[in-house]
Amino acid sequence: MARASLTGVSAAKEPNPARRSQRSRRAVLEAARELVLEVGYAKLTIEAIAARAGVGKQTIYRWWRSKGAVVFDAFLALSRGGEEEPIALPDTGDIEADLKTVMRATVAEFADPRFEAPIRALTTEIINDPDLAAQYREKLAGPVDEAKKARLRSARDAGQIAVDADLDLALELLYGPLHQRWLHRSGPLTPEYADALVDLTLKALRP
Amino acid sequence: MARASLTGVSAAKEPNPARRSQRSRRAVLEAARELVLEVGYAKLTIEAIAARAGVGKQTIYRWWRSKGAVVFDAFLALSRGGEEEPIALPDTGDIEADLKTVMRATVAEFADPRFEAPIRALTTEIINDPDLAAQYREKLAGPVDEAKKARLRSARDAGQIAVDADLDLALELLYGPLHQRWLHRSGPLTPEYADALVDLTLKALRP
Amino acid sequence: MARASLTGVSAAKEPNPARRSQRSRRAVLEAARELVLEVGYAKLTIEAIAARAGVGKQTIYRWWRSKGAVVFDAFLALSRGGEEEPIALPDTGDIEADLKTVMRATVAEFADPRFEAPIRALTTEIINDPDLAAQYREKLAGPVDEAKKARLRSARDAGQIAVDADLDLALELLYGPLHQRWLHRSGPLTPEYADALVDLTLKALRP
Amino acid sequence: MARASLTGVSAAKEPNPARRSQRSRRAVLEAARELVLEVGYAKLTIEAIAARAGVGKQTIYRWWRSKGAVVFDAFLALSRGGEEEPIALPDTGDIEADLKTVMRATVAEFADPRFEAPIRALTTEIINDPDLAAQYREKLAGPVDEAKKARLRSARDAGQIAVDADLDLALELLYGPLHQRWLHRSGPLTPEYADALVDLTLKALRP
DNA sequence: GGATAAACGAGACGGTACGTCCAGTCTTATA
DNA sequence: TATAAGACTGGACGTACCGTCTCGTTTATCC
Repeated sequence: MARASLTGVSAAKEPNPARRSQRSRRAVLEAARELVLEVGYAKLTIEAIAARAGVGKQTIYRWWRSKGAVVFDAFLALSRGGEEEPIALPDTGDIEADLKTVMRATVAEFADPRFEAPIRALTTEIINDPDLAAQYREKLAGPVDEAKKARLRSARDAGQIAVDADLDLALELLYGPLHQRWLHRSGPLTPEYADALVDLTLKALRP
Repeated sequence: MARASLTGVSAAKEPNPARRSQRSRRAVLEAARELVLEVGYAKLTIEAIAARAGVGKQTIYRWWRSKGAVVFDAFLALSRGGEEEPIALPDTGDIEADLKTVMRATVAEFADPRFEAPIRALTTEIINDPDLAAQYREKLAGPVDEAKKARLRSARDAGQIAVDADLDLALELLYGPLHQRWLHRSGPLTPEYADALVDLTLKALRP
Repeated sequence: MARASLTGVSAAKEPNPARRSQRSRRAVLEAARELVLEVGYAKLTIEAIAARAGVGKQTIYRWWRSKGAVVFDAFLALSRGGEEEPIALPDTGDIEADLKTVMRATVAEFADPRFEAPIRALTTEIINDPDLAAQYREKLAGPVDEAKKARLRSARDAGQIAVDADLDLALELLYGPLHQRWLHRSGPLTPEYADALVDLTLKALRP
Repeated sequence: MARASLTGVSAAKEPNPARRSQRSRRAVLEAARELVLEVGYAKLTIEAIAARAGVGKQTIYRWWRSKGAVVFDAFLALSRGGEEEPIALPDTGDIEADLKTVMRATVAEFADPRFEAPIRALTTEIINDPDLAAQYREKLAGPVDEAKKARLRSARDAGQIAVDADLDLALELLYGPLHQRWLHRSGPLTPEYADALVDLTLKALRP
C-alpha cells in the first residue's frame, strides 16, 4: 500500500513486514480456518479469531483489511501448501476423458461437506468485495484456470475443439453451471452430472 | 407453522396473521428496498429498516426470521407487482432469435447498476441460508425457469434441439456462465456475450 | 377522577364503574399479590399480571393509574378483608403492656418473610409517588394510626402520659425507629426491641 | 472479586481496575448525578447516563452492577468530597444544644428540594437491594453514625444521659421519626420539629 | 551487549446493532 | 359497551463485536 510514500499524507504509519511475527500469522490463519468450519462464515468474528489464536486484535487489524481478507488468506495458504510448481491437468491426449476426470473431482469437492463452509465463506466475501474478488481471480482461480486453458489449448491444437473457440467462455461453460447448481442447491452433484457437463461443453466447442 | 401442535416443543407463541397490519408490512418492505440501494446489503440493519418504516423492531422480528428474509420478501413483492398471470417467453418459432432476445435482456439487467445491489444482496443471503435458497427457487426462479423450459420444449418439439436434451441442464448452460461471470466480475457483460452463450448452448443441444 | 365533568377538556372517555367486571378486578388483584411474592416488586409487570389474571392489558390500564396503584389496591383489599368495623387496640388500662403487645406483633410482622416482599413493594412505590403516599396515609395508615392515637389519648386521660404530648409525634417515636431499622436492615427485629421502643417512648412521653 | 479462584464457577472475566479510565468514571458519576436531578430516579436510564457522559454503555456495565450502584457511587463520591478526615459533631458540652444544631441541619437538608431526588433515589435502591443497603451502612451511614454516637458517648460520660443507654437505639429514636415523616410526607419538616425530636429523645435517655 | 524501537498480548474504550422485554395505545371479535 | 386477546410504536435493556487506543512485554536489529 505504501500510502506514505505515494501521497505524503500518511497518518497511519505502515508496519514493517520484515518484523512480522510468523508465529502470530500462522496462528491467526489456522484459527480462522478452524472457526469457519465450526461456526460458519457469517458468525465468525475477529475477536474470536484473535482469542483462539492467542493474538491481540490489533495484530489482525495491522496485517489484514477485514475479516474476509483473513479468511481468504487462510484458504489461500491452505490451497497451495506453499508449493510453487505450476499446476497442470492430466493430458492423455483424450480431452473428453481428461476433462471428465477433472470435473468429477471438482464436483466431488463441491459435494464434500468439509469444503462446504469454506467455499461458501469465500463466495460470500467475493460477492460483495470487488477487491477480494480480484485477488481471488489472481491468486486462486487464475493459476487453475490457466492450467485448464492450457489443456484446452492442447486439445485445440489436436483438432478436438474448434480453432476459434473462446477458451474463457469454454471454462465458464464447464464451471458456471456447476457453480450455480451448487450455490442454489438446485440439483444433485454427481459424477454423471460432471460427465454430462463435459459432453455438452465439448459438443458446443466441436470444430 | 403451528409448531406447538406439531412438535409440542413450542414456547414462542405464533402471531396471528389475520391481524397483521398491512400498512406496516408494506412500509417495512419499501424501507428495505430503499436501504439496500442506499447502503448495500452488508450495511443494512434491522434497526434502520424499522426506523425508516416507522415501525417497531418487534414488528419486524414478529413476521420475519432474519434480515435476509425481509430483503428477500422485499424483492419478491417487487418482482411480481402482484400480477398473477403466468410468465411467458417470446415464441417466434426461431429459438435462436428468441433466446438471444431474452439473454440480451438478462445480461443488460445484470449489468445495470440499479440491479447490482439487490441481486448481490439476494445472492449473499441465498448462499448461506438453505431455507431462503429453497424459497428463492420456488417463488422467484421457479416460475421463470418454467417459462424458459416451456420455450425450450417448444423448440424441441420443432426439432430445433435434441429430443433427449435435459432442459434443466440446458438452463444451467445458458445462465450458469453468465451468473458466474457477473458474480466474480471476471469479464464484460455485453450483448455479444449473450449471443455467444446462446450460440454455444444451442450447438450443445443440437439434435 | 371525572376529568370530563370537571374540566370539559376530556379526551379520554371515562369508563363506567357500574359496568366494571368484579371477576376481572378480583383476578387482577390476586394475580398482583401472587406475583409480588414470586418475583418481587421491581420485576413485576403489568403484562404478567394481565396474563396471570386472564385479563386484557387494557382492562388494567382502564381501572388503575400504574403498576403501583394495582399493587397498592391488592394489599389494601387484603389488609382489610372487606370488613368495615373500626380498628381498635387493646385497652387493659395498662398502656405499657398494651403497647408492648401491639409493638411485638408489629415487629413480628415486619420480621416475617411473607410480609417482606409486599411491604417493600408498597414502600418503594410510596417513596416516589406522592399520590400513592397520600392514599396510603388515608386508606391504610390513617385508620390504624387513629386507633393507636385513641389508645394513647386514653392513656393521657388516665395521666399515664403528659397532657401536652403530641400524639402524632408519639407514634413516629414508636414506629419510626422500627421502620428505619427494617428498611435499612440495620439491626435485629426482636420482641426485646419492641419492648425497648415502648419503654423509651413512654419515658419520653411521661408527664 | 476474584470469583474464579474462590468458586471456580466464574465465566465472566474480571476487568482490570488498574487500567480503568478515571476520566470515564468521573463523567459517568457526574452524568448520573445530573440526571437524577433532572428526571428522577425512576426515569433514569443507563442509556441516558452513557450518552450524557459520552461513554459506551459497556463501560458502565463493566464497572457497576446496576443503575442503583451507579447512583449510589455518584452520591458517595459527592458526599465525601474525597476528604478523609473523620467526621465530628460539635461538642460544646451542652448535648441538647449540640443535638438541636445537628438535627435542625438534618431536617433542613431533608426539606431542601435539591436533596429530595437523590435521597429518594438512594432510598428506593436500598429498600430492594440488600447489597447496596450494606454498602450504604458501611460507607455512608456508618461513619456519620459513629460520629453521632461519639457525641452521645461524651454526653453519657458527662452524666447527661443514662449510663446504660443503647446508643444505636438512641440514634434510631432521633432519626427514625424524621426519616419516616419525610418518606411518607406525613408532616412538616421544621426546626421546631427538630427541637421536639431532640427534647423527646433526651427525655427518653435521661439517667 | 545494551539501547531502542517496533511488533506484540492484552484488554479498556466509544460506539452501533443486536434480539428481547415491556409500556401504553389501538384494533378486532366476543359476550 | 366492557371485555380478552393481542398487534402495534416506541424505547430501554444487557450483550456482542467493531475498530481504535493505551498499556506493559517481548523481540530484533543497530550502536
